[in-house]
Amino acid sequence: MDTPVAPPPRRITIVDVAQHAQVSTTAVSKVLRNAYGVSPKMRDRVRQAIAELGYRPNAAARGMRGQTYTIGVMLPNIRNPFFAEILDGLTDHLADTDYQVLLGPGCNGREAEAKVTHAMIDRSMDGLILIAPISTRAHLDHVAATVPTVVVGRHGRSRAYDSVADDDFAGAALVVDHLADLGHTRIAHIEHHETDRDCLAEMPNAIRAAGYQQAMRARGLADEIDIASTTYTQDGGYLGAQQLLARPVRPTAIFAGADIVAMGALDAIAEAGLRVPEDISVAGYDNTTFAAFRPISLTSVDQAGHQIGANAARLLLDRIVDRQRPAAQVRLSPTLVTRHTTAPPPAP
Amino acid sequence: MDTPVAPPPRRITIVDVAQHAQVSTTAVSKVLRNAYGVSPKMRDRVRQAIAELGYRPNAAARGMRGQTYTIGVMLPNIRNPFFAEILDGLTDHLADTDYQVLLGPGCNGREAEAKVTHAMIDRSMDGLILIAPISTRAHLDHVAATVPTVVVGRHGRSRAYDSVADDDFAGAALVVDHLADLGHTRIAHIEHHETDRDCLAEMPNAIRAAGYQQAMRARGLADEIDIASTTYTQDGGYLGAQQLLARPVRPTAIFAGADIVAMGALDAIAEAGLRVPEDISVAGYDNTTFAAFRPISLTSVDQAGHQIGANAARLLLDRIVDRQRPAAQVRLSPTLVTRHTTAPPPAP
DNA sequence: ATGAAAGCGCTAACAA
DNA sequence: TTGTTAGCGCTTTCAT
Repeated sequence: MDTPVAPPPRRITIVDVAQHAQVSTTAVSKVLRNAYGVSPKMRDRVRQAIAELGYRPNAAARGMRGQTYTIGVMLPNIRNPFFAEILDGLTDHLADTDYQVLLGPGCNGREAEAKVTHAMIDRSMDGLILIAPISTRAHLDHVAATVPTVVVGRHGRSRAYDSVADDDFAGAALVVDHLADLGHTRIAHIEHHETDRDCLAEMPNAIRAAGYQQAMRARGLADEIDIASTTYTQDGGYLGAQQLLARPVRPTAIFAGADIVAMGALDAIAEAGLRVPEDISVAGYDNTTFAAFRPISLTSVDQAGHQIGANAARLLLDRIVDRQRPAAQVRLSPTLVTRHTTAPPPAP
Repeated sequence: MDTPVAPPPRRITIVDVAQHAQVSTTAVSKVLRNAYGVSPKMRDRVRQAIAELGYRPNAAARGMRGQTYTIGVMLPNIRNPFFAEILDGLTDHLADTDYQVLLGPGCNGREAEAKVTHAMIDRSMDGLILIAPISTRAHLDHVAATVPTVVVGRHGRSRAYDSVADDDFAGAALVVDHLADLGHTRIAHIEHHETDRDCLAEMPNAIRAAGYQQAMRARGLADEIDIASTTYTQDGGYLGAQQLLARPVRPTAIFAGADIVAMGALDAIAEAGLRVPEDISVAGYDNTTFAAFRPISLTSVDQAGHQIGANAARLLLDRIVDRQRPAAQVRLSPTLVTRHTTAPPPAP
């Protein structure tokens, strides 16, 4: 015989606080928002009443008229450790503010992205940070027209939203130059095949592939350009490497478009009985924890995810204050982290 | 000269829908909630008006009186890939419902957990799923008294909330038995040191350590029990393994309390110039993607994260419907996944 | 089965 | 500086 669960006690409201402090609800509201027009004496009284009663404002109710003090972050794939870096940068920057971050979980595909962005808008969030979205420009512009928005990890400028991204073009060149400097000429690339022409020019994967080709040309290696088109997944890396290893003349180095892709490639290479880096070099992109893990020790491009996140947070707070401010684009420079998966090519 | 950004158009409300469909707002509300008391004819008219106008309900406003159709998930550490499994199970189960999942990000420490849980309550979420919380029982009970709650990955029964967890005691025994069957006797364990006596008996890490000791005794290896107390992090694994390797007589097998700990241990072992599994065996817990990655190929305990998540979602939906239902505890059985980091001990 | 009307807790325009 | 009051968009009695 269970005792029935007690119903939750009625929540303390602004009215309770006002009564307790012997002031009007307006006064309490003003104190809550640090708004103009309360005497210090009154402010203290209200603060004390809030503390004594353990009052916390109801965000839903606030949202009906003003802000909800909530920022929504759309994360495409919770498994990619690089996104965790961005998130850290974000939350660190937002920690001292009144804003609460809530994440929209794993959305793969445009419908899922639309569902999450709509869900956030429907919940009256004050601002949105979209990480590596694959939605159409039209959808992004629509979202940004409705709520302050920052887009992370996607190139292309909009006047509706701010954006923060890594210079993927330069990042790809860092890898190619590193490998070429080591003496490699047959440098292949595994890319995420962009099916959608709408955002072809905006996606990091496409830009990395373009940067790879441009850098190869700049090094006089135009004839050696060799791309396996798969996806930015571990499987994609596995399959891509298999394709490349099956070439009549094998590449001596593989530039994987993302660390997770490099993981799959390493797998395929080991399976083929080849050694890294003695027989073949491998480089990734993102400098994830995975890459840094010593038994793997993957050469990779570091995107400074923490800074990306911090910048996105800053831009968003700015825009919440002034929605008319012209849109800004922040491009962060990547750096190469050389580890043990890249070395000079084997003697012929 | 930027054209000024157009102000977002006024949102469609239930009033617009009612006018468009020539019915009352009450009728629209009922249709939205599939409530009793609308004729099929009226329902269709309303549905059509909703579609034509592209109406989406304002969740904040709904929350003022009824539900917000939002479920909050508190995730302690976004980097642990095991949590992603749970999340998948959750979202899959919730995909067909009207509920939207929002994640409270990385909270380490009790204050952070309290902040996130409060934030979710303040936003009138309909239910909470707390994954591996480290809060006090008192706080958990308080939360659960306020809003339907399911606690995941923590033992101990409450009548206020439902819980789902893996049988960590049995899981630890799986590892010990596996290693003992291979011929190991000097089987050491790296645990997450539980500083807090309040939830000592409830935390998976403590239960795994207890299970390890019990299983060792059951195998007649009581004298060989050897525990390094660190934390469930990669660093913790690194340090723990260093401690164990420095013993006068080295263990021949290490049972790391979590895959991430095993990663750090592998690192330390490699650094010490030892081979896995020839010189020393290593097993983890969680069966993360990391463990499955072939170049690592870590023997680990699989917790069926997907099922954990699905069960949690089911229990929560149940409880939202009936808050008086007695609390349920679900214990899922773990399985051992044998890979290449465990083998018979070296000949003496 | 249908709709009018009263709030939910808060903010913001307005009066005092 | 202070308080009064009218909503925000929705749900929910309660008449009809």
